[in-house]
Formats: sequence, structure tokens, C-alpha cells
Amino acid sequence: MSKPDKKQAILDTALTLFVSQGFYATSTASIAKKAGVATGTLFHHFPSKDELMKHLFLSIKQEFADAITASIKDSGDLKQDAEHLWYSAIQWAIDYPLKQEFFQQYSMSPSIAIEIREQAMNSILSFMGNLMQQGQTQGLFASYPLTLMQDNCHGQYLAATRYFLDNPEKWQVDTHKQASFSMFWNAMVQS
Amino acid sequence: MSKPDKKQAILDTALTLFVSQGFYATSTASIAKKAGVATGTLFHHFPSKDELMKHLFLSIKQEFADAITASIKDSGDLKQDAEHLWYSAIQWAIDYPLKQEFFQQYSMSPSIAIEIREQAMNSILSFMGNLMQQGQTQGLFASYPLTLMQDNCHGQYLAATRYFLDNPEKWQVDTHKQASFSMFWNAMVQS
Amino acid sequence: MSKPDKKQAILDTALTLFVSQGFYATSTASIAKKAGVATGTLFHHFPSKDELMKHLFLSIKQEFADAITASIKDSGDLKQDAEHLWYSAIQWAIDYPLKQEFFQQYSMSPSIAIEIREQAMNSILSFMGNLMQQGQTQGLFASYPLTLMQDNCHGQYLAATRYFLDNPEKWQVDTHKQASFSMFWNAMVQS
Amino acid sequence: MSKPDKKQAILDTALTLFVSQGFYATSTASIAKKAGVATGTLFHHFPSKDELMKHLFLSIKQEFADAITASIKDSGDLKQDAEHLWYSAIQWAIDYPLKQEFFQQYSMSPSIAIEIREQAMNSILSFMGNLMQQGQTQGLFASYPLTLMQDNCHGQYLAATRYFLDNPEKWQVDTHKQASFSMFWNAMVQS
DNA sequence: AATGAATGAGCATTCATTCAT
DNA sequence: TATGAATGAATGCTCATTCAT
Repeated sequence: MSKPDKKQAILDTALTLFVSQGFYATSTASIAKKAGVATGTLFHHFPSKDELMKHLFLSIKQEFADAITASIKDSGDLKQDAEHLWYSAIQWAIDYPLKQEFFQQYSMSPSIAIEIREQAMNSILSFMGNLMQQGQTQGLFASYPLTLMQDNCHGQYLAATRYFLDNPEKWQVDTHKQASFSMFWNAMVQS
Repeated sequence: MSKPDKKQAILDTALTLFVSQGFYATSTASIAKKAGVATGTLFHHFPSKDELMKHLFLSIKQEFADAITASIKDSGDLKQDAEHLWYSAIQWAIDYPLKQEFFQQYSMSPSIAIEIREQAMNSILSFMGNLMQQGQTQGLFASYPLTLMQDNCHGQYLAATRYFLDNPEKWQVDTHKQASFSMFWNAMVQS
Repeated sequence: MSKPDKKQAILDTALTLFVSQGFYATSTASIAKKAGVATGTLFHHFPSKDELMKHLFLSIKQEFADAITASIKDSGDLKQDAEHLWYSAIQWAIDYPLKQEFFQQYSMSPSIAIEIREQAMNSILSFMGNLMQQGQTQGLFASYPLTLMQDNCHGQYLAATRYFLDNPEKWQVDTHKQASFSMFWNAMVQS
Repeated sequence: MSKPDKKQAILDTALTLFVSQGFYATSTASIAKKAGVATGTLFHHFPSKDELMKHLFLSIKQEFADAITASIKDSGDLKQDAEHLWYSAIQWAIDYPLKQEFFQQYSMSPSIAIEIREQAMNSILSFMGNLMQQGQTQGLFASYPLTLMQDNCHGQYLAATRYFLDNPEKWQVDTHKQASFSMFWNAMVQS
């Protein structure tokens, strides 16, 4: 009920509604109403609906990046580090399903200006990029084109989070959890 | 003057505009105008904008399914068959980039009713499903959960097509082409 | 199924739909469909929707007029003649409830050009007019202004048909039937 | 600049246009334009054209009911009371010809949901109902079925207002005025 | 006479955005 | 900072009518 909360209430409500109904099917009026503020208030905090979306996208991306950064280990054992990173990334998706769903929906959508999307994606993929370059340097990974590997890795990550979000109980089962990492790892490894 | 032309012109134009501008940013009036028909004609053939989208989605899905079905080989060598299937699927995406882009954008989007999306996805994934079951039966593939493998496979397919669509010249380079298949194959293989 | 029936099928269907849904809520397409003809056929027989309505209105009016004319008696006893006329008119409404309902709805509605309405009403009211003039000449009726009496009479007729259409079983009960005539008669009679 | 003015301006304009052109022939845009507001403003105050109509209908009905209620006398002489009521009701129609015309046009029209119409009519007819029950109890009126009497009475009222609205100068002539009441009264009286 | 695809003006309604309070 | 009435351009869709077959 305190004042600074209004901006946050708008963001929270927008996240929920954008995910459940889609960007275009969500009117600014409905966001304001559900957030318990006046329509004018939304535009007081965000100059336009697009800017609200952009703010949401970038701040969620940042949260993800911070979470992953915090969980990076450098034990010297690349596979162990990668496994840790992989699980952390999926764990984040499970902890924040709405935000993950938001990414799945809007990472490819024209609702978000293309340069914003790319900027966000690059930042997320850079973690993976580093890891893969290390793997290739060490001769652990096959010498596939780096961008191809990154795209592949990103594709597998999206697939894994979708799977565990759709079947949350499987995340508790070690064989499933480990299977997801094995596929990811073996795809890159020198055979 | 021929009859089916107008309906087809509407579908073709809608595909182009939905991909380039997005579903919501594309007005029915603009589709009709660019297709060279009256607004009423669009609604004569499709009862609503949503139905037009649905028709487009399902017919493109069917084209893809038909193309893949036609290219399925059963040589007895699973790896060779899989490689052939993989290249065919990517080749389709390269041959029909607009349709592939359409899938990338709308497979997850709320612009298409969820049951339509799932129906389409199941039909596409069933090819892969068969192949993977064979691989597991033959002991070639690791015994990962089947749905997880399917999701992973789908994710890698989307990543590969995105890569080759963004870098079409790489599809002519065998190392790239083969690298994409190797990652896909090794992810599943019994290590 | 024979050819001349098509025009009649259109008229019958239009009557039903105009009464049940209203003139504006009934599309020419829906009339044609329900009548089992093509949209073009409707416009082949009637130059416009308004003309179809006009035709319907005037032909039903004529049917009513013919029925009443046929039932006019001139026994020399004005009250008996009037009673006979009153019952005949209400009987017609009960025999053709759709047509009666049509009149109730469209006699005052802007769906029908005002001159058509007036023309029809005058023709219907002329029966009553004659009767009332006789009554006044004979000194049976009060010497109220003729037009006022006609309007009043018309109003009572509409009310009576509405009552017996809403409660059809009451038309079989003599007290109700006679009460309706008594009110009509006593309103005009010299007291 | 005052607040309630815009809503009222919309209602006033809608009344005028609905009466002069009909409900369907009156576009919301034309109402807004003539009322001097933006199209959006109409929909800000009324969720739909139908709701605007409903609001208009019910509020006019209420005005009428209030006016009649205010004029009810209970002098002990039923005939005098009835005469007073009859003249008041017609006077209202003459004072507010647009509103009376509105009733004449829309009381039977499918432009207004049937339950709204009936609700309104019941409320109007209840005045008459009371009066008639008193008349029957006192043995003044014939023992006709009550509903039939009510319908008849309503029919005569509509006829009378139509007559005096079409011939306003006649309302100043006592013989006409009294004739209208005489017909109404004699219709019900024990003969 | 009969058909039904095609037309396009017209409509109700939505919604991001503004601004006076 | 917050409000919510007001705005008006834009949209999806309808439907009477035409006309080539």
C-alpha cells in the first residue's frame, strides 16, 4: 500500500497479464485496474506501453543474469562447473516460472523491439560462450563453429526448462535431471 | 479471374505480413489491400482473423509434415536414416524461410489457440518420436526419458534452423552441416 | 421444391425472421439461407430488403382486409354486426398469430416507410369508420370526434388481440370473449 | 466543462435521434457528434449502444412513473380521481412529446430486451391496476378479467396520446378531452 | 430464373494516451 | 505523485447489393 510499491505493482501485474493473456490482449487499463492504480498512474511511471514491456524484459533479464553470475564456480573441472551452471539456470526457471514463461513467449516475439531482444540474449548467452571456448581450448569439446554451438546450447536450455516447467515433479528425479545435462554435454563433447 | 486464387492470395499475403509485422500489427484491411481483394472477401473466405491464422498455421504444418513424410527412408541403418531426416527437415526450413519463420514466431505465441499449437507440434514431433524409440530399442541411444528427448530434439531443431536461416551460406559448408547433425546425434547416443 | 415456390418461401421465411428477430437483426443472407435459396435469388424477386418488407406488409394487410370484408354482415342490427366484426377480427389474429405479431411490431416502426404504414392503417380502419358513422347516425353512439373514436377503437383492438394471443385459452371462455366486446362497445355507446 | 453534462448530452441526443431516425439507423458516431463529444466518450459512459438504449428506456419510464405518482389524488370519488389521473397521464405525453413518441416506438420493438420492456410496462400499469381493483370492489366497474381490463386501458391510453400528439390543438378543446376520458371510463363501467 | 463469390461503405467498439484537477 | 474522464484514430467485422456464370 505504500507509495513506491505502485510502480512495482504495475510491473508485477503486467508480467502476470502479459504471460497469461499476451501483450496485445492486455490493455493498459486492465493492468492499472488489477494493480489497483489509476490509468494515468501507469503512464506516469512508464511513458508508453512499449516502454513498460521493455523495462520488464530488461529487468527480468538482469535478474537472471545476476542469479547465474552469482552461481558461477571455477573449480578447475570444466564438466563439474558446467553441470553446476546448467542446474542453476534451470533452477532459476523453476523458481520463477512466470519470468521464464515470459522469456519463452517474448524472446522471439515482435512485441519487443528486435534490438532489445538481441541485447538481452547476447548477455545471457555470454556465460555459455565462455564455457564453450574453454572446452574447445582444452580439447574436450568438438571443434564445431562457435555460434552454432551457442545456438544449439540455447535451444537445449529452452527445451529443458520447458520440460521441467511442464513436469515439475521430474526435477526432483535425479535420472531426469542428469539426463538433461548429459544430452547437453554430450552434444558438444569430442566423440 | 480464377477462383481459388483470391483465397490463396489472402493466405500468401497474410503469411508475409504476419511474419514481417506480427499478427496484431497486421490489420485485416492491410492483408486484403496487399492481396488485391476487398475487405469483405477476406471475411467471405475466413470467418475471422483468428480463423485465418489457424488455417495458415495448420496448412503450413501439414505441408511440412508431408514434405518430411515423403523424405523418410528406412535403409536399416538408423544413423543414416536420422541424418537424412535431419537434413531434410532443415532443408525444408531453408526452402521455405517464411514458413519456418512463421513457426518460430507463432509456435509459442498466444496469437494461436493453445490446442491448435499442441495438435500441430505433436504431429511434427511424432517423426522424431518414432526414430528415438527405434534408437533406444536397438540400444544405440541412452535410455533417457522419451518426452525429455523429444523436447530436446525439438529445441535443437529450432536452434539449427535459426542458425542456418541467419547464416544461409553455412548450409553449403559440409563441416557446419555435419556439425549440426553430430550435436543432435551425440546428445542422444549411449556414451 | 417447384420454382414459383421460391418467392413464397422467401416471404414466409422473412415473416418468421422479422417477427422473431426484428427487421434489422435479420440479414438478407439469413433469409435466403433459411428459405433454401441463394442470396442472389432474393434480390432477383425483390429489388431491395426494404421492398421485401413493404411487399410483406402490404400483402398481409390485404389478407386481413379480405378476411374482414368476407365476414361483414349487414343484419340491420348494428350491435350484432359489430360484435360479429369484432370477433372475426380477433379470430383472424388468433388464426395467423405470426402475421398479427408482425403488425404489432411494425405498425409503428421506422422499419417501414411512413406512407406505407398510413396507407395500410387507413384501409384497416375504414371498416371501423363505416360502422361508427352508422352508430352515430342512428344515435346509438355518443357524438365523440370521429378520428378520436377510430384511434380509440384501433387501440382497443390491438390490446384485445395482444391479450388473447398471450392467453389463447381465454378465447375459448365466453365471459372473456364477451368482456372484450363489451368494453369496446360501451366505450362508444351513448350513456 | 461541468461533469454530468456530457453524459446527459449523450442521453438527450440519443433520445432525439432514436425517435426521429430509429435505433438502428442511428449510429453511435452520429450521437456523439451531435452531442458534441468524442465517440470514446459515449462508450466511457455506456458500455454499449444497447446499454445506452436500456438506460434511456428505464430512465424515461421512471420519469413518467414519478410524474404520475406525484399527481395521484385520493378524494374518495373514484371517477374524479380517475379523470385526474387520465388527464395527468396525457398531459405528461404532451409535455414530453419526444419521450412519449419514444415509448410508442420502442415499447414493442425488439431494439429493447423483452424483460426490460415488461419490467417497465408493469411498473406503468400498476397505477391503473390499483384504480381498477378499487372500481370493481366498489361495484362501479363491470367484473371483467383484470388483465384484460389493464391491457384495454393501456391500449386506450396509447390511442389517446397518439390522437392528441397528432392533433395538439384538440387537447385545448374540452369536448375532445372529455370524450377521451368518457370512452375510457365507460368501457369499464358496469352498464 | 438461379447462383454465390465479390464488393466496400459503414458500424460498434477498443485502447493507448493526454491533461485538468 | 496520482487520478480518471475524455479523446479519436484505428480495427475487426457485417451486410445489402451486384454481376459473371
